[in-house]
Amino acid sequence: MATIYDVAKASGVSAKTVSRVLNGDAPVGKETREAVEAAMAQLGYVPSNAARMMRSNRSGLIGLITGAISMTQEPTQPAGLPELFIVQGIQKAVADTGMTLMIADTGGRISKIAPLVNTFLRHRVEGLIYVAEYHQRITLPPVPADTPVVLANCFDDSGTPSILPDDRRGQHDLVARLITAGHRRIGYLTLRTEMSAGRLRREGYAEALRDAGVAYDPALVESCDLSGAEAESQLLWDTIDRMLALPDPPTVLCCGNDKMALRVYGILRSRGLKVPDDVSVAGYDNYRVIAETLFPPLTTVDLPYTAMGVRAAQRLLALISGERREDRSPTLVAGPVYWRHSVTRMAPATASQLSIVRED
Amino acid sequence: MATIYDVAKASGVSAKTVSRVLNGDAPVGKETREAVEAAMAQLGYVPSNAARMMRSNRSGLIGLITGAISMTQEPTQPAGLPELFIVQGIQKAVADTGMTLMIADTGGRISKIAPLVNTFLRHRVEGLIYVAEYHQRITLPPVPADTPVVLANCFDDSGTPSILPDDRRGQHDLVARLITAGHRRIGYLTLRTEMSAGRLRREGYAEALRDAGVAYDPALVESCDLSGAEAESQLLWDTIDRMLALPDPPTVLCCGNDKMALRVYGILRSRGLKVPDDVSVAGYDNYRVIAETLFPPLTTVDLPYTAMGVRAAQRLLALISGERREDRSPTLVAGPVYWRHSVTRMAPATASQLSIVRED
DNA sequence: GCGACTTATGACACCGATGACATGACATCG
DNA sequence: CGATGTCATGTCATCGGTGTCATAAGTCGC
Repeated sequence: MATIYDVAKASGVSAKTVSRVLNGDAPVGKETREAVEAAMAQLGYVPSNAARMMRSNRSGLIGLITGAISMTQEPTQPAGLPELFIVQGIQKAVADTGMTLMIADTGGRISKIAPLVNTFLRHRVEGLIYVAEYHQRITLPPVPADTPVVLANCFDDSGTPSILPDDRRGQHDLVARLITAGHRRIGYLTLRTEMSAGRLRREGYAEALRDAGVAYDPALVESCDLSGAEAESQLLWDTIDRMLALPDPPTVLCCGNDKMALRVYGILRSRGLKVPDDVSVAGYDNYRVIAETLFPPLTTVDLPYTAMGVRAAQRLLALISGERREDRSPTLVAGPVYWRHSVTRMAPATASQLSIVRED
Repeated sequence: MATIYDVAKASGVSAKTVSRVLNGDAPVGKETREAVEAAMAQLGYVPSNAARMMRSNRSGLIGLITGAISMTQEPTQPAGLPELFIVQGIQKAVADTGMTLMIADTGGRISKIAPLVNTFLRHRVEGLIYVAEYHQRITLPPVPADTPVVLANCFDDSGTPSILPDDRRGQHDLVARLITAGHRRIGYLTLRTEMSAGRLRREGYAEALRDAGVAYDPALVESCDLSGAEAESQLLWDTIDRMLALPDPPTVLCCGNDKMALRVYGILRSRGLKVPDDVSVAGYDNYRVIAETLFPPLTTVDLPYTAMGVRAAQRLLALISGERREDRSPTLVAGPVYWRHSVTRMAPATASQLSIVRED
């Protein structure tokens, strides 16, 4: 592979002048530049980042580690997809800065995180982002203090800057919208509360009821999240049975996520109930393959993965340029409610008191 | 950041000895080694890949470029997911070799491919893999002859080694299974034939009929793939109407992919038809979020993305170690049929003549 | 007990860029 | 017109490791 000296010799100038043509950091005569550029093209010269880095000590690299499938127990989970969107957000934000994003995949094994961090450090990345597959607590191996780290879709105990989806606010906004649409009996088929998302969304549900002065009825809230597909369908069936048999049954079923909503559609159809005429259904995640493909399309809450990625990258870039901030609290990013046709309006909607709302 | 000289000074040996401890390429006395290791740990020493590479001229890097969302028109497409699995297969195969996989995402813009290739070349990657989001023809920017390239899930006109899903064989195997199960009137709601997958799968369908001596009826084959969700549902509805009104209607509907099958489930249910008792349904992709979540679970053909990734990596590694082979034809990887409950057996199954078959 | 090996270590040049500094040729200005 | 500044270019050292070669001490076989 051609070196800068080959180019220098071929164009009859010094290596330093070639370097100047490459970097444009000092004026070079027009003829000289053209000669050098011709030589570079002719030799197929590609400068070596390694050599450049040794001198300038700036790698221009940002390391990104994703957990991909690692934490997924359920094979039917939309594994990896959220991460992909976060990664794209990061990519988008990093692209313009001239830095290069190096992505490493753990291939599902947590044990690979430490070696990957190490590899990145050997490459002298200027910053690191760790992206988790779903909202969770994690622990990262130690990293030198002068290499900034940002966590996306996860958090740790040592106050590392992190970007998280605002699950509480998302569920709150959705339920508030349901109430505005006239619903008062709101069934909630929840995720397990061991998951951060499950706990926070449940809090958001309760808060929205409280804010609107609607009574919280424990009979309307049930955890329906099991790992086995069969088991979950059975549990959902029974739970829906029980809720619809109540003296004052729910007019809408909020599901822990869109995948659960997909199952609920099937169950309701099998019982001869129409969505939304007989029962309304809402999801969470705005997992588009499901939400837009179902008929009727599903009302749900968007998880703003791309936006989170952008924020994560921005935060990291700020840290790299030396910004130190006091604020150690995570950055929460709320996603909009997507109001589709799976929920009836039971009363004329009043002017919405919600800030982020979108229809399509 | 500490250098090898800092470690050498701290442990009272020469830099070269530290280098030997790092690489284990020459015997080092036990006491010396321990002193060096202690110094490295104490200083938090991380060797610089850049410096190492300058001398040894081996980067240990493999570059991976993915198109992610780039080619996707339909937002509801399971975009990026196939690629992710391919990437994981590649990761798996590369991980054991001690090489590091650098992944770069185009962020959806084809125009970014060339700069990314260039970035990789500056890092002196020892090989490049390009992964496309769906089976298609592509054109890659020129790469020096001494850097091997492998294409995954795509191919080009210049005979670059490529790894492709065997769409023809997959559809063939599925249809053959349907015939074995007693079906003779097999409706086929196809993808557009502009897509490689659409064309090849259609050929596989026709071949399977021919092999079994079942007549090909054009009235049973219809392209139902439109970009708009509403438009596609409408088209599907009409097509299904027409097929079911035939004097000899299909007993099974083969769908171009699992997403289409999801829609077909909804349409059949709305018409009061039960799957599979009234009509059987089959998909393609084994897109598990859909195939396993639907009720009844969907019979479909697996797209062996992980396996393709593994093959792509193996092929690249072979090229890196200097193997030159005559064979310029693409490597085809077939996925198994997943036989679930969306298809009835209309006759006692005879011993299957198919090679790759799985049930779950 | 002596040459032939093996082990353990160091000295030094070198990989391919760039930063610091120097130099010569012009242009500008008071 | 000489001092000063800008442009265009070159020289040389240097970044942090590793390859090559040299060297000293210990081990082995006959």
